[in-house]
Amino acid sequence: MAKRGYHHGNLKQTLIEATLELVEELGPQAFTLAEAAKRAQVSAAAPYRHFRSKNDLFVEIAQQGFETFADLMEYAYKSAQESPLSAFEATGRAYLAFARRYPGHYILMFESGVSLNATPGLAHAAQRAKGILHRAAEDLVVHIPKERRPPPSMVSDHVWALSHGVVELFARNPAGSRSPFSAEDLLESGLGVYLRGLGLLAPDKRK
Amino acid sequence: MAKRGYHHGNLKQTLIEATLELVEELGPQAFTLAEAAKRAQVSAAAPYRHFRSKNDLFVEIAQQGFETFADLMEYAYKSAQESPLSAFEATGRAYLAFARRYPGHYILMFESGVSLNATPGLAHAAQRAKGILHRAAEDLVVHIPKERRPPPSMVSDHVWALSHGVVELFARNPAGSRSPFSAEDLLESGLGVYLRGLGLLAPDKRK
DNA sequence: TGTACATCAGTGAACGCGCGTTCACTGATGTAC
DNA sequence: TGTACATCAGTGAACGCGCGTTCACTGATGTAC
Repeated sequence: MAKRGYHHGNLKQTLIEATLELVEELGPQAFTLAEAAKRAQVSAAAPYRHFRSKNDLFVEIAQQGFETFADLMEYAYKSAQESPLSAFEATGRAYLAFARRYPGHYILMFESGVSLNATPGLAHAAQRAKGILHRAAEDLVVHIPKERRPPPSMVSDHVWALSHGVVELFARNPAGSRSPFSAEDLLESGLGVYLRGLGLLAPDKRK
Repeated sequence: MAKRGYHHGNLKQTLIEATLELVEELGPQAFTLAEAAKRAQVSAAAPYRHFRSKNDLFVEIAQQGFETFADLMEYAYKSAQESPLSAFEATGRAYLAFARRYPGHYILMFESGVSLNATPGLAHAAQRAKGILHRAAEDLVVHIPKERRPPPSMVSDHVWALSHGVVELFARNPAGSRSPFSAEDLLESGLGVYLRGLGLLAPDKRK
């Protein structure tokens, strides 16, 4: 972090960080490029040396977010290979962990209006993330007797939906619709009930 | 629909409908009051005779949405009283049905950035809607043996989250992240697995 | 090591535009007598 | 039934503002010789 003169030296990354902060604070609609530039202590025109437009900036961060998202889920998936069940649970938990750790990214990915097909790179990254949960679901349903085995993509869609719903409704909203339970508890318990419903968890356990 | 002269006669309702259309077409961020006025064939200043601000308009529609939402869920809940299970399932289905039938309302309620505490009226309506699902969950969990009975509000939060996630991810997005399954199928099947996990549905059934 | 020059990454001012909102107004409607 | 008047629900023009973006520029850096 050299004291800068005319050249910033690291403006691109600084702008990305300022954008994440602002999006977290104000939401994606109230975000302005000018304010991000201001935070980076740079004129309003400077960002255009690094991003073609505001939307480009959003897309680039969203893609970066999906890459990290996928990495995180993949790591969780691979780290819990002692059983397909634990791998699947770990992957689900990684979903929420990502939303917690990278709220700005999450917002840009899912709540900013950026199309997931804006660029091939973004579409690919989003697809990769989804693919990991899908793979974990495939490993999992193999253990269900064939005659009552659901399609794996259905299982992964269920879990994706549950996770996303939990994040949207209970992991945000300082004052909003709160719940006596933390988002983590809700996802953990909801996932538990769901897995029991698939016959993959003992029907008792949680009181 | 009398051909109008100077006075419109029904402008307030017409504006609400134009707003819903526009929000469905363009999303809440791209919506402008001017465009809504234009669609109602009225000058840009006219809306201010009926709404104090654009935000007021959004809030009013969101509240109207929550009232309808609550009514719909309540009707579903009461119409399926032969068993708590069917009542609960019907309530969950009503969630998605609402999102389908009133997409503009749904968007303004959950995706427009309108605070659910913007006015007491809105907060109350939102609370009422949530209360109905909660009541259905209460009826339901009574049938679970005490020692493994989950808190009803946890159950209703799970279902709310699953429903919301399904709507956000699979009921919107013409080109976006699609799934081979319809939102209805996903919610139905997800809810089924979940209820089996609670021990309220036979562990077989769906192949 | 020094100089010339190309390139890069900033600046500052300005633009165009559109949006939310206000204001003085005016035409239509309703009510009192 | 007719007239006077208050009220209501529109109009049209304008405002202020902020935002995204562009443009001609300039200071700093890197490279060739």
